[in-house]
Amino acid sequence: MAKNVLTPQAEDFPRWYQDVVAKAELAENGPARGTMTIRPWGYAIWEHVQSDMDRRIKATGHDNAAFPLLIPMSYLEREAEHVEGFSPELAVVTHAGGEELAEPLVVRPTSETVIGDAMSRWIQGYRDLPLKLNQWGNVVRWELRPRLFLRTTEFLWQEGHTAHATWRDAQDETLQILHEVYDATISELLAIPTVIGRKTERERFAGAETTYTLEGLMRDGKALQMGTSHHLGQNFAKGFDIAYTDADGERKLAWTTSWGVSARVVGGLIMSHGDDRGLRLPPRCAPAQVVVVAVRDEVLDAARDLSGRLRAAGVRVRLDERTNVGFGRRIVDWELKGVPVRLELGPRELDAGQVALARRDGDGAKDAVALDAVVDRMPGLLAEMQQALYDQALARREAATQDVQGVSDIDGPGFFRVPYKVVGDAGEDALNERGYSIRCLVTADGDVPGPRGDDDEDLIAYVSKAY
RNA sequence: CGGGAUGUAGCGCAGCUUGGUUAGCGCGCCACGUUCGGGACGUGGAGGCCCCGGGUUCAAAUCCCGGCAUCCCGACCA
Repeated sequence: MAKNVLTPQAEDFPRWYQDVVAKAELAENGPARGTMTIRPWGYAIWEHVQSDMDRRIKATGHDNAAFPLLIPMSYLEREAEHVEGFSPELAVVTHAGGEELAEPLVVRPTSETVIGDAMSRWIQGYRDLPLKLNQWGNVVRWELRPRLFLRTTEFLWQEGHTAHATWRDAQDETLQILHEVYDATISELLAIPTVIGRKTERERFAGAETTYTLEGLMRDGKALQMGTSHHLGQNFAKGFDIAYTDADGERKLAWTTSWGVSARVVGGLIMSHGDDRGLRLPPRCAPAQVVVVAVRDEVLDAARDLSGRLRAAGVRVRLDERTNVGFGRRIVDWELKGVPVRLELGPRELDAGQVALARRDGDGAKDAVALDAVVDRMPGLLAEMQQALYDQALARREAATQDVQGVSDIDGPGFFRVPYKVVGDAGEDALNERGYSIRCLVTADGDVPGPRGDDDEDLIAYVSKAY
């Protein structure tokens, strides 16, 4: 039996995370504190998230655009709560071109302000609404305690910004993104089940009227916010004069939304599925879905033929021809990197007209599969594994979720569902003191609640520790 | 921003207490050979402003002073 390649999860989960990020060659620290270099294997995962989400963003009627990285400081100040919320984590450019700037420039921590400014010019009449934009980019928020993927000073993300004629339209947009874009990608591509709900007042985005969130539960029983969607009310419309003339000739303020998902979800992917052998990637987001390991030189031609046939069948496949490297080393490498299916082809298999197949979602046992059947079987197998990883994650979350009646019952890892009315503001303080927080609020039926209102009495709070 | 620690080869570290040969070890890298079915082994080799600056000394990785950087622990965030 192989010795541990990684620190076991049960021994030290954060250490396991660091180990797997390094050894699976996902990312490393950049030279400046809090920065991250994303390596090809990690970036390929993010690219799958990007392309899946981008497709859904466009399918729901949004257009991509690109806005500036540098924003005049005065823009942020136009929305009081916004600037107050972000000021502690702003990076500000005060000098450029060898001189002190007349007005400092902020490196965007998010783009509500520049985009609001553009919207105010692009929107004139009600026919210009809704205006639904999205941008893929990077933002900077000065972080004191960075962690690769999970919390870095500069991070990659997507931010959507929309403007609507009515409160209702903006609300529908906010919720549509949550379900049709974010949850769809996170559950179907990343195979991570989420709890979708409303943030409490103290967790609300600076400048938003209402903030919604998708929360995943990691293998160590801590929650990770996987994405957010905000109803901004008319807060930014006021600050940036995003107004339109309606059908009656009356001038009205628009209602705006914003929503974002970052490369943090890659961290969520690692911590949702990974085990003591390394990453376990759902096939849909795996940089390689199948690796063909040529055991010895004699079988190289056959291995090339097999990988060629898989590729022709639309499978993302890698061929490992490194016969100069020890067999065990190569196997461990691919397990670390989380490739869903490993096909080992050696003289023994070739003679029998077979290939040894190992699934990364299983116990490491290998099946002998006929060489002429393996390609046909692969799409079905990959789909099955995609579902299996989701089912495992969901079962784990359900086992780690319990209903309790009071704050005093909350102790240990996992989600605690507690009636919101018995927590209250004081209860939330007490929880925060102990490292717990209300991740989100849901209705008694588990649905996403509307904005703050009378029915808050009946909401359920999901409480846990969080990243 | 408060407390603790660390900067020596690509990575991980020893050496420093008590200055003194040519600064070592493991992993990785390169070459050759033997191996190769769950992290192989041998032989040889390459690779160092010992964080930076100053000081003490015949002599500094080692002692002193001053910087800088990073990591860990306590208040925010996708």
